[in-house]
Amino acid sequence: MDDKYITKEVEQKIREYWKVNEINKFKKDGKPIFAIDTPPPTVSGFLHVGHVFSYSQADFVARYKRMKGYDVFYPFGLDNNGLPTEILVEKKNNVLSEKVGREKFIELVENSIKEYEELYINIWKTIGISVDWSHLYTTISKDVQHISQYSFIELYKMNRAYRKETPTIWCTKCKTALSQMELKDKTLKSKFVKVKFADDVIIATTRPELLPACVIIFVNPDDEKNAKLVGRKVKVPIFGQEVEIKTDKRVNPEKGTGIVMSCTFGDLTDIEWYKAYNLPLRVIIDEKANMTHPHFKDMKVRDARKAIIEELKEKNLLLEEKDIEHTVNVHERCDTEIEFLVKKQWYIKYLDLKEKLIELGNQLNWKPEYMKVRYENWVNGLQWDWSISRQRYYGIPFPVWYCKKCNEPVLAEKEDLPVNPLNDKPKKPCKNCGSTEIIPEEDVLDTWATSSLTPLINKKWSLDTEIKYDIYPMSLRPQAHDIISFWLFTTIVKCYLHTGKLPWKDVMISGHGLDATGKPMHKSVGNIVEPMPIIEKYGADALRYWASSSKLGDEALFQEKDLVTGSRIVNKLWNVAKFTSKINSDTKEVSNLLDKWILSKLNDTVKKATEMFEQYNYAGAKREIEAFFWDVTDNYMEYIKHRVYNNIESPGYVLNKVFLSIIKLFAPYMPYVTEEIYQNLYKTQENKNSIHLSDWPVFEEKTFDKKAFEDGENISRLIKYIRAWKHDNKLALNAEVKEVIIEGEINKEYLNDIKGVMKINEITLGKATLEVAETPFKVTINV
RNA sequence: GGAGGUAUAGUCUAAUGGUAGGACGUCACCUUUACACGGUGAAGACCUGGGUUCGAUUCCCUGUACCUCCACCA
Repeated sequence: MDDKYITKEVEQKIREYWKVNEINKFKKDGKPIFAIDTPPPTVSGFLHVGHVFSYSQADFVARYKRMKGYDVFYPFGLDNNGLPTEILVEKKNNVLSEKVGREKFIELVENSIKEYEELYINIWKTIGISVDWSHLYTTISKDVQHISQYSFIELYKMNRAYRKETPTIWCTKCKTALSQMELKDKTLKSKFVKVKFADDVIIATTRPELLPACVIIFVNPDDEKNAKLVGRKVKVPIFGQEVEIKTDKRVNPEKGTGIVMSCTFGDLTDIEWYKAYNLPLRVIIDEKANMTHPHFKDMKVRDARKAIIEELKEKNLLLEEKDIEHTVNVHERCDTEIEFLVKKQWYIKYLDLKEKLIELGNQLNWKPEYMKVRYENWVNGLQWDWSISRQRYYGIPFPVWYCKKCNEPVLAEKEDLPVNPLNDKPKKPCKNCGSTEIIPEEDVLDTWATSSLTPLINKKWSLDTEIKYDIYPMSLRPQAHDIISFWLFTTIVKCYLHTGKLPWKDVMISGHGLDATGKPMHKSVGNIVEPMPIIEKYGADALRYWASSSKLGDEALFQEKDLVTGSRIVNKLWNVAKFTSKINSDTKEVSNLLDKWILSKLNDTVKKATEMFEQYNYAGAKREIEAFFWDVTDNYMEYIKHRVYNNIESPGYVLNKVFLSIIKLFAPYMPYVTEEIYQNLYKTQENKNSIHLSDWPVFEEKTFDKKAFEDGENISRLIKYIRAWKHDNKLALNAEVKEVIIEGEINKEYLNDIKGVMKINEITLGKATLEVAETPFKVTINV
């Protein structure tokens, strides 16, 4: 064995070995299948160690299950069907998607992000994620387009997908409809003005430019001071339309004057009111944030606001003008304030399924369990059906045209998928009126409408190549907690609608890897830690070690010192391997009590670690394994040295057995160093190609000796006590001691070991003075 | 505003109804034939207030701080 373990060289070599020997291949060999629904990372141009954090955690489980004898189906996806990728490609090629056209742009994406995909895949491979790369998908690929469109057609046929003209959250910069999920808060400076509608009807608003769209006025039903207004009609200043004053509990009587005007549409509440009271629609803003009302000819929304404030002032209708900072919803990508427009949109109907969805959530095995509440809160809070139309150029198109004559949707035939309605034509005329004149749907599907299908994408559902093996429902969905309400939820919805089943048995919810100060890593914040330089310096095993130290669901701060700990263990493992390899291990008989002690302790560790791993508690398992490992190196190995050097009762067999188990237990976390040691020391005897295909250690009744386990702990404490005594008395650890007197019941078989380990000339049993804590012993030491 | 989570040494963390284990850092000692990316030892911590209890860091309540998700933001 080499004297030094050079991380970089070994890891590269091992990686190549795994590839050639197809260690991670889904074998379809009849063993029970463990299928993992890996999250497809968004291709946005960069990855950070936070990504490594959560993917490593899933890989610990994958590797554990493989060693437990499962045929692990571990596919991978890349999400390139979304705004981040679109922006990346636009920047890189200096084009705009809408100028290029959909089909061409998709092609451009597929071509120009190859290098990023390779970069990504290279990082995952370097980290040692044990994915079977022959099952790679990308979400904009033809196959996935096929699956996604197929899903839409199915949903349409079961009356789950419907099209309706409704108010939509709209980004006037990106010129697309958004879902609530794509919004974030932003604090902006604005004017809060009080406008006089009548002497006793004063309305405070931040959006006076919406006065022409005012359709109704509300006060709170419990608001006594404004109760007298209810039922009255007032004229809107300047614009003159008459509106009624009604009550609604959504009004906060404490805010402003307690009187609210509802305009179609200023905010989400306006939309709720519009729906609840069937209000008239007055659209005065267009898709590009231009005012369409003649009063504000050619003005942008912001300019109109200034103009109307001036006009109200002139006409003495403005009672108060206050500068405020308030939070508004903006599009998370471009920071533009959103508006509400009325558009025809496709929806998926699911409000009627709430109860069923809760029930499905209960059937799912949540790790950690408390994450389930977030799902339940989300489902209980659902108010609208799922809007799946996006007015973007880039994305998976709806497989739909509309009949020019009767407006009836004309769906694509399944055998023609995927289709692009902008270029393709339906094979059949309109079912309703027989016309062949059609208008293509221009919208694309929301990316969640596609990524919610990953379990079915993995199965290649609806394709000729559909996997016939039993991988659905899948065994495990690993994902982070921030997207429980999107990805996890939408996947349950869609997979339930398509298959009538939950998509997986277990979910494992990870936290985030944060920067050293506890902030999420963002390119814009500039706190990204890239994985490759870290791996270069400390090795992939050390980085994975960091990911293993925080328990499932918890966030972890990234601090470089944590990698020092990991690389120390790697180094230690290597050195133990060197020591172990030199010791004669011919004798298979175990007679020494300290040998029995360490074997029993190993059994105990195996039992605990396995139980924890079964519960996805990789962090707890690692702690057990690590504690045992350090006990072996700091103590057991010191205890046996005198036997090794003097060639008595060789502990080689036991040490090898213990060490082989240790590297197996560590293998899911640190796959490289454990593999390298395995190849050097144990491959031949075990006759397995890789440690990752070897068997996970099991608890052995026959080598577990409870008495030796407990006695050994006491002897170990006794030795450590003498060690500390030597230190306190300024003696070297290998200094000779004339005599040690031990008081307390002790098996004489231990005496030779104690003498040998501590270089004691004579041990006598009898009255002693120094109490050894947590043991039945007292000792007296004479130098 | 609602829901959930977290609060332990300088830092990161673990366990526990009887005052707490580990890692990094710090200090002291040791050049002991696997390892100075080493060994041995030392110093150093349970957010506030209340309750249950013989006894709470641990259980319950309250407050505070931080994090996450959701809602609101006229």
